[in-house]
Amino acid sequence: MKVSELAKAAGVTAETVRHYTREGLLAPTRDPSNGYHCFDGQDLERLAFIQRARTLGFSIKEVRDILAHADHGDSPCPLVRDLLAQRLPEIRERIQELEALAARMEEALNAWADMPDGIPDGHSLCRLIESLPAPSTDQADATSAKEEA
Amino acid sequence: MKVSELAKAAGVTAETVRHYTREGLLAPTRDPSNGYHCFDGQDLERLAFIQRARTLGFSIKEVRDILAHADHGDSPCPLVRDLLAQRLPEIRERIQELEALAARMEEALNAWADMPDGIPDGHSLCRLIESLPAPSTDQADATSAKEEA
DNA sequence: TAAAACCTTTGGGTTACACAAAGGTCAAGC
DNA sequence: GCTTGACCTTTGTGTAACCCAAAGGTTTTA
Repeated sequence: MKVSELAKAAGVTAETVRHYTREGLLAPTRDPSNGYHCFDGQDLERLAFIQRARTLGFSIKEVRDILAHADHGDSPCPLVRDLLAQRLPEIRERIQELEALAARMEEALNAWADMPDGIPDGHSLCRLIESLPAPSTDQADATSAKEEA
Repeated sequence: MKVSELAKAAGVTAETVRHYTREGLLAPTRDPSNGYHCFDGQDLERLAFIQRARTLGFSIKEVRDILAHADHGDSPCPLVRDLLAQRLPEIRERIQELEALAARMEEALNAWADMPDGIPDGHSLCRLIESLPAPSTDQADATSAKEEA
């Protein structure tokens, strides 16, 4: 199988297959005549395995470690179990953060229903945002300031 | 105020202040004698504003746009309201995804209670992971495969 | 006056790919 | 036989919001 054939069979993009290959999760042979990557059924199974692991929230690095254990003949199960047990509370915390964020957003939208648009006057940039509680200037408080897209 | 003075006053790192300056959210003057950045009380207010905006989930780019509106004399309020209304359902969706992830992780941990560690045998890498539902190979399904740390 | 503490800019690292460029390969039709 | 289009290769860039290190100038302090 060539890159896009494997990709199609697994339902991912060819770029993803190349990425996993670059990262060492897949180790295809080469067709000596043209330098193309060659994948077989085992690679397809391996890719399906990677996808399942990803749905459990494992990072590429973690999956690489898991595969390395297995390739080395060791059971990766204890590692997987540990990672999972460790990650679960982190995910829960993340959910709490996002719920708090959603609550703040909702509150803000509601509060705004009663507030007129303000023209910036050098003191006020946007009343809505300025009406929020002041971010703590406490060094020790870093629990609420992490966000992404 | 110098960089770390402003940083301390606002409860962020000096690196963050420099980052916002590089990104154009803050526009300090320069001390001609040594080239140091000089911030004043307005900059501190502005930084507090940025922090509040960040707690609402706005990206640096969005904050820059909001500030640009205000600096230009236009009310950023409608923009802020739109961004907020648009982002809220996205956050909700993200929460659902993470809850589904947490559920999968829990299910996996529970299922494992009844499963022995397997030694990789060339067919099975990790029974737990392989016992998961197969990731859909359907191109049109991209709803569950997005994750981060 | 020398070290400690802080400033500057530049550049690299983090995640999991997506995308573009430049150039070789291959199957199909004319 | 040749063009065309689809696919392959590697390399490098971009994404978000910083963190950290290096190299070198400045200011403060002991």
